[in-house]
Amino acid sequence: MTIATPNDARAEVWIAAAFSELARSGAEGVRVEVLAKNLGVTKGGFYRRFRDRAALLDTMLASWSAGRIAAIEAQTSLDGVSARERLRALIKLYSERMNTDAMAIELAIRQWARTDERAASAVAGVDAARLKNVGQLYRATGLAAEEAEAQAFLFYSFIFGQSLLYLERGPRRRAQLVAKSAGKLVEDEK
Amino acid sequence: MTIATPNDARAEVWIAAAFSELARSGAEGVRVEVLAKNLGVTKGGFYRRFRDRAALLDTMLASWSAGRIAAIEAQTSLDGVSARERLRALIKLYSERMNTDAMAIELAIRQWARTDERAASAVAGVDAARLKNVGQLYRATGLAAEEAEAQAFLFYSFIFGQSLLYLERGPRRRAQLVAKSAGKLVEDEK
DNA sequence: GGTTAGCAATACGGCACCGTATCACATTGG
DNA sequence: CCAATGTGATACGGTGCCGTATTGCTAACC
Repeated sequence: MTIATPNDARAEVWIAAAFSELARSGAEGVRVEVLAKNLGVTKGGFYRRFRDRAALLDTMLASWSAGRIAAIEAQTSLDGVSARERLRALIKLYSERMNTDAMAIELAIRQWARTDERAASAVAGVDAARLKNVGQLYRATGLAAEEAEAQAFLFYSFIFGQSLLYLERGPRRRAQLVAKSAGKLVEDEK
Repeated sequence: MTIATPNDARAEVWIAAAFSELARSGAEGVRVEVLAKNLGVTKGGFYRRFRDRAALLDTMLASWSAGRIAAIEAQTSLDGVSARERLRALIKLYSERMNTDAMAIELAIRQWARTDERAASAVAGVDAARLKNVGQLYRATGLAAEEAEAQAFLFYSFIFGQSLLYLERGPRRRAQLVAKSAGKLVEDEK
């Protein structure tokens, strides 16, 4: 078992470096020699753990996909908290930490998916899980199935779209607008 | 005037090729030798019209920015048509032709803007113009200033976010969901 | 303590791309 | 008809990257 065992500890640091680079400069930017330089090593060790660059990218996709699906399941479980609170918390989570690696990775992968079939299907899987779960949250607020699905679609469109807009008046203004939008996306209980 | 006169006819074909490549593979992908190959020429002529690759990218940014601002002004002018109709038409325009070059370019530039200051400020300029204009449309439907701005923000978040979601059940489903969302974003007149 | 296996560094060939310099050809104005 | 000018092709050196092969070190095992 010399190769293709990405779940060993040493491979993890390459993967972590790769995600960091993905966030910074997109899928194109994750180059093995760049990662090596960032890690302060040479690329010698890389080809011991990964067959090639494509194998690293595959691993990243699988890891991201599994992680995001697990996360959304956890974030939408209704243990005591109301569905509306969950929804509001989700918006806050995605929008406030938007300059964080997580959102940058999200956007980079979606851009990548436009030209890469494997990335596209990973994203499709994650999106399906998310739409399903927040759809259920909306159902729990009393919406009919069809209506809930549409709300979930609008919800996620807002989440990602919001992160694409470049506002001139800074993050302050953005926070205001997000808050007001959140109010429209999840109305108060009547 | 040998160089830096991008408004001659021959430079235009390079710019067109560049936008096409931008749509296909992002800003990273617009390489001068690739463009030359696509155009069936060698790169010889390129460096006659553009100082270097960066100059081409600058030109593209300026051209895109000016074009988008002019477009939004035209698309939101109220000559006879109602504001609500205008808004609905805009959603249709952006969402139905989403696989078109225009949206691909839009997304590529926004991704590019995450690491490039010039791109970021071009996008910010375009976004400001768009938010201003559709904000005015919402005001024309009777909303107060603050409310109208928030609606415009939600509107554009939806437009772009929607184009980022990967739905498994194909474009048919997408069209349904977009239509339903459009209904929420611009309510019928009471 | 010497052999062996694992591991990272180094070196290498190859490719795609950038930007420059040079060349060959055509058009055009004298 | 011929020079000057414009234009695309070719050739070149340089760089950053991929993936492989080789080397040298280190630690484990007999």
